Amino acid sequence: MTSRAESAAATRRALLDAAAELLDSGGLDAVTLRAVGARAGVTRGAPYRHFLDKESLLIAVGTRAWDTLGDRMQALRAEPGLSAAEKIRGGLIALIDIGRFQPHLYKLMFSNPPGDPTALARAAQRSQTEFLAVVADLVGEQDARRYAALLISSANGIAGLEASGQLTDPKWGGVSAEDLTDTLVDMIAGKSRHA
Amino acid sequence: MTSRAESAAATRRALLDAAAELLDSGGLDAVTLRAVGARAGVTRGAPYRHFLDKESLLIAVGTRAWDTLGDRMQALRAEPGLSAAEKIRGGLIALIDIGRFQPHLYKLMFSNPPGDPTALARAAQRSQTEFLAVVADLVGEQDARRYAALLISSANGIAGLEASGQLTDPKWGGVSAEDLTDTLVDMIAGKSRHA
DNA sequence: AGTTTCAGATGACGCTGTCATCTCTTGAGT
DNA sequence: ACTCAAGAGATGACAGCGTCATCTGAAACT
Repeated sequence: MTSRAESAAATRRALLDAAAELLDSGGLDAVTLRAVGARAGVTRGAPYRHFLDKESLLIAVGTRAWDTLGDRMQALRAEPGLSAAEKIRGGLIALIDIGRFQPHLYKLMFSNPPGDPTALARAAQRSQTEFLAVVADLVGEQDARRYAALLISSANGIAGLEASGQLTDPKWGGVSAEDLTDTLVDMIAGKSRHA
Repeated sequence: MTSRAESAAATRRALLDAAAELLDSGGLDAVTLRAVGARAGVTRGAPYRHFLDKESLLIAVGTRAWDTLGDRMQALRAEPGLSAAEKIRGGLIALIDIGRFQPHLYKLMFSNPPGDPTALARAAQRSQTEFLAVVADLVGEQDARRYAALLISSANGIAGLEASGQLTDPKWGGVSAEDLTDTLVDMIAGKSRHA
C-alpha cells in the first residue's frame, strides 16, 4: 500500500498543512508544535523527525507560499492578451492579496529568521525573477531592475500598512491599496514613455 | 528626596529603556520580562505594576519610538533652506534608517498587536501628519494624501526589504534604498510639475 | 500615632520548545 | 524465511517563559 517513504512524506505534508492552517486562523502564537502535531495526527515530538526546528518548519511554510506565488506569477506572465502594465498590476495585487487574506503568512514570508537570513529570500527568487521580466517588457532592460525593486518594495509596504490598519485612517482620504498600486504603475509607465 | 511617585516613574522609564535596549541588541526573543526586570534593577513581577501586559510594555516602547520620530519630522519640516523634496527625502530616510540600525524596533513600530489594533497607529499619527504637510508643499493639497500614503508605504517596503537582506540581491543590480527613494520622489515631483 | 495605599518581591502554575530515550513497524541483506 | 539495522513516531523530563495570588515594607494621609 503505502511505503514507508510515502507515509513519511505524507506526514511531512500534513505537518506543513497543519502549521499553515493554524497560522492563518490563529496567528503565530497558535502555531505550537503540540497543536501542529495534534492537527496532523501525530504527537509533539514527531515534527523533529522532519524539521530541525520549529523555525525550520515555519521557514518551510513560507517557502511553500513563495513557490505558490511563483507559479501564479509565471502563469500571469504567460497570459496572452494582457498588457505589461496589467500584468504588473496583477502581480502586485496577488502579493497584496496574500497580505489581505493571510496576513500572518504574509508576515512570515517577509520575515528573515536569524538562523539563515537567505533561506526565505532564496524561495522568493523565482517570483521576483518572473516579475522582473514583466517589468522589463514595460520599461526596458536598462531600468527594469530599479523599477522592479521599487514596485516590489512599494507593494510590500502597501500590504504592510494595510495589514496594520493604517491605510484606513481618514487622514489618507480613503485611498485603497489598488489606488496606490495604480498610481505607481501609471507613473512608471508614463516615465518610460517620455524617456 | 525622591517621592514615591517620582521613583515609580523612574522605574517605569527604566523598564522601557531596558526593554528597548534588549530589543535592539537581542531581538524580540531577548525581551523577557525577567530580563527586562533584571536590567531595570527590579524583579520579574514589577513590570505588572506599570504595564498591563508584556504586550502593553512593547506597545509603549513602540509608541515612544514613534514620538521621537515625530519630533524629528517636526524639526525637519521647520528647517529653513530645504526644498520640499529634500524634506521629503530626509523624512523617508529617517524612517528607513530606523529599519537599518534598529530593525527589531522598526518591526515593532509597524506590527499591530491583536489586542488594540489602533494603539500604535495612533502613536504614528503625528509623524505622518507632519510628513503629509511637507508632501502638500510639493504636490498641492489635492494630491497630497494619495502621494503621502504612497511614499510612506514605499519607504516602509524599502526598509522591510532591506532589513530582510533582499535588496542586496544582485538581481536588483546593487540598487540602494536611497536610490529607490530618490527615484520615487523624482517621479512624484516631475508628475506634479506636469499636472 | 494609626491606618491606608501601593511599589516591589516571592512562590506557584500551566504552557512552551527541546532533547534523550523507548517502541515498533518496515525493508533490506543473507 | 530469518535476522537485523533503520527510522518514524510516542513518551517522559527539563528549563524557561508569561502570568497571577499573595506577601512585605515603606511612604502618604488623617
